[in-house]
Amino acid sequence: MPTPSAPPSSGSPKWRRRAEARPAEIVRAAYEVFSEKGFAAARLDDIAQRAGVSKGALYLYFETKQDIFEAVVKDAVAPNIGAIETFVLGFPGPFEQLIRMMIPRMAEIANQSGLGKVIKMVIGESGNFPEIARIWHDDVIAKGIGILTGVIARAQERGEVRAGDPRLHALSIAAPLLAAVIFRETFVPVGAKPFDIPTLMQQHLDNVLPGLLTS
Amino acid sequence: MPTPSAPPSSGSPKWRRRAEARPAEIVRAAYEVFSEKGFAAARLDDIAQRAGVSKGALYLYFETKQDIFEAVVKDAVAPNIGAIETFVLGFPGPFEQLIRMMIPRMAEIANQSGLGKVIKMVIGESGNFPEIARIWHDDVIAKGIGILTGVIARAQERGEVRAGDPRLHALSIAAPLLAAVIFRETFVPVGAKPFDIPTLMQQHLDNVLPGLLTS
Amino acid sequence: MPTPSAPPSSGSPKWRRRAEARPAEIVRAAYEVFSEKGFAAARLDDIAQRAGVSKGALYLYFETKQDIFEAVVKDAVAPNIGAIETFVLGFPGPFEQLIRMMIPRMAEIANQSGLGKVIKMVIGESGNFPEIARIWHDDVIAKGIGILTGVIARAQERGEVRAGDPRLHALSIAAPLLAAVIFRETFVPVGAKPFDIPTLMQQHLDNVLPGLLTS
Amino acid sequence: MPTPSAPPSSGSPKWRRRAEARPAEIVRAAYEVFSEKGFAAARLDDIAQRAGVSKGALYLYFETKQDIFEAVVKDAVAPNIGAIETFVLGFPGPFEQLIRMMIPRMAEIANQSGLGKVIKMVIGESGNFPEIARIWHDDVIAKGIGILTGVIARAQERGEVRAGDPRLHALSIAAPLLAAVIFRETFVPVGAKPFDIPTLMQQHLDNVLPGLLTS
DNA sequence: AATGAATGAGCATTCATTCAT
DNA sequence: CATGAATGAATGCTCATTCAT
Repeated sequence: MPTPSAPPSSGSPKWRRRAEARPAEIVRAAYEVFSEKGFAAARLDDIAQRAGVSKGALYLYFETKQDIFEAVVKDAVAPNIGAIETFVLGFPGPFEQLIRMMIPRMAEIANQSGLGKVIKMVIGESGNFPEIARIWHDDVIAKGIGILTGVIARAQERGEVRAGDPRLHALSIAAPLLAAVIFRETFVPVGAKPFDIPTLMQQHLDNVLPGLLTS
Repeated sequence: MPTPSAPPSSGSPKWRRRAEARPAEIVRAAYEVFSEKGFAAARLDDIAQRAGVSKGALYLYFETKQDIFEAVVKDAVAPNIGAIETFVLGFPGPFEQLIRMMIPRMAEIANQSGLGKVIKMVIGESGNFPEIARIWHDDVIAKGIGILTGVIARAQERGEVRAGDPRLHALSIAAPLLAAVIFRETFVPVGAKPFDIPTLMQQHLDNVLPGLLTS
Repeated sequence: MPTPSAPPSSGSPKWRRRAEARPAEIVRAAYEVFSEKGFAAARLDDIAQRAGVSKGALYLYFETKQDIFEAVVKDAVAPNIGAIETFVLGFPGPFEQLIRMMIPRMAEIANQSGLGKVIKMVIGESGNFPEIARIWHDDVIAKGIGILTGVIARAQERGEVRAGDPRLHALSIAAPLLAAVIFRETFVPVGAKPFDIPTLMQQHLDNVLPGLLTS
Repeated sequence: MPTPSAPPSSGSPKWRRRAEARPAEIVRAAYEVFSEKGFAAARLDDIAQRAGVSKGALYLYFETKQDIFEAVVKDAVAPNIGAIETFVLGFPGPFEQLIRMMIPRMAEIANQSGLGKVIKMVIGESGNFPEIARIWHDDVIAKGIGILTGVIARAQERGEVRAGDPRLHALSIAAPLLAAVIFRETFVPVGAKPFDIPTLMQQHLDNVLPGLLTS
């Protein structure tokens, strides 16, 4: 689901062939191929063909195969983490209410099939592209866990949540979501029975919250 | 931590140098290289060198690169799932006691760094090797979840655990373990703060059991 | 130093911007790039950029890369050989006087840095472009040697120069000039101490003429 | 005429296929192709084919195309410069006698067709491979000129040779040899009438020595 | 006339696989 | 069994040339 950063977009919208659409199409095609094959096994020929351009055209917009890969992975970073953060920070109600609104929202985001495939790529290629793993960690994973951790820590201060490392609490709450997404990308395509993510998270919250809340 | 399947073990046990150790060494070396680079980016040269044999020697024991990869991944399958199963089936006590003994045991297994790296490989290469993903699902993931699900279902029948899809309950319990392992393999090497898995699971069980248990 | 052959000069001399200057600029730019990189390693992109035109514009004036190369090399052919020839033919004085005026003139021409670079190109690409080597031989090298040879032969007839193959005598006289030019283009840029060509030729004439002249 | 430096030559001379002959064959084939086409236009396919090996085999002995090129050019450096130097240093007789023995020897070396072709390559590629030009300058050109310059300077000290920059005198003596070699490699293949180098140098010495010698 | 996006053939380089020794 | 030299198909990348605008 990567939305490519803007190309060197010029002004006149009918004169140049379609230059400013190309990078987006390439990144989309590359996203498909990379998420199917991984970085090394992906062939530039395939990406070009799927993007409907020649192999040489790729090099009008990207310097190397790795650049294309990075564009794919980075374009999937941004999307809605910021939205969640502002939502959380402005939320006035009690912890339970916040969590019960926040988790479905995160589930929704994770459900956009794009993110799951990109995460799979990041995991699989983290050995070869540590820089990408770092970016994903810093901008997505750590940030997401951090938001949740902050929410929990503040709730603990207010006495709403029991003691315990808030970062571990955060994973305790969110892990089924991550696990289900990876499961969907990895094993469902080979016949595994999928998890219904909203139901899963609903039931999970009903499990954890009694233990977490002080009441 | 793959333990290689038996070599073409011949009869006379003192005649050839140490032939029946070779496949094990190769698989171990291959495990290291594959888990660092992934399948496509791994070079047979590296595997041979790390195994201390010539490149040609690999073909005395395996037909193709893919065969080596499959040996690595399959050898990591077997280890202790069976042990857990028999342990679980013979366990006489109540659900909470079983879970509090079982989860640390699973955590231990997962902690053997081998499994985590293999899971990472399975995830990353699932697109290129669906058969491997299927094997891992059937023999490890589904089996593990299945054991847990069975335990939960039986506890529900005995009235020890509240209603709800037992498979979802299973993931609710086990997911932090999976998430932490993947996190360790993917993000800790690029600087992320690791999760202490035993503590994590301890705290998680304290969170989740109050909601799950009926009493 | 190439002066481009006439462009497709149209009639109306104020209507198009400056079209008839373009080929000259292109050839000049191409001359620079070719003499730095050689034919194969020269990139049309570079030539276009240095000429201040688009890559496509090159094809308005030349059919192929090879055409541009040939234009560069041929444009450097013409320059002053003819002038020398007429000067020589009309010269009334004795051989020594003629040579002592003629050699500095040739040195001057050779000193125009252009010729040296082109000769280097001709030498380097003679295997790939025999036609160009032939043209340069016929129009420059052989002609130059031929003029000198004629001068010597006539001087021999008049008894001013000792016996011996006049063509070998010609090379005996002129070779240091050629060697110094090639040396300058090839080795001076990598740190070699240059030869001062006028001094060299002065000293060289003082060496050879005593042996050549009869008196 | 490049003689490749010794390969990683092992001891047992019948066991390994023919490993220690290969680099020499490759360098010889590469020498032919490079001297015909220049560096950029030479195709590794051609070199491999002419060497009777596969393209991949080239990379068993050389890292890159450039490495092969450098091997070709460097292998042609060594040959007999050293021999001349020791000959010169130990020569007891007068300058004229030394020169009349030394020049034919240099002509002979230059006549080994190898050197001429390599010089052509060095000239043509000096822009792209300054390092190679530098090596050739330092190890061949400058050394050769240097030996001659030394000889002349010493003769001047002994009063055998007239005043004048000995380095210019050196070029005055040797240039026709260089010019003739380049001429042979560049223009003779396209139909130019060759110079007979021994005769040329004989006649040239007869021209130049009267002016150089004092008596 | 002029542009520059697009093409596609061409080439250096890599690497799984084979096989003579 | 074991080696490692040799192969050749595969692929990333380049660049002369074309052509819609």
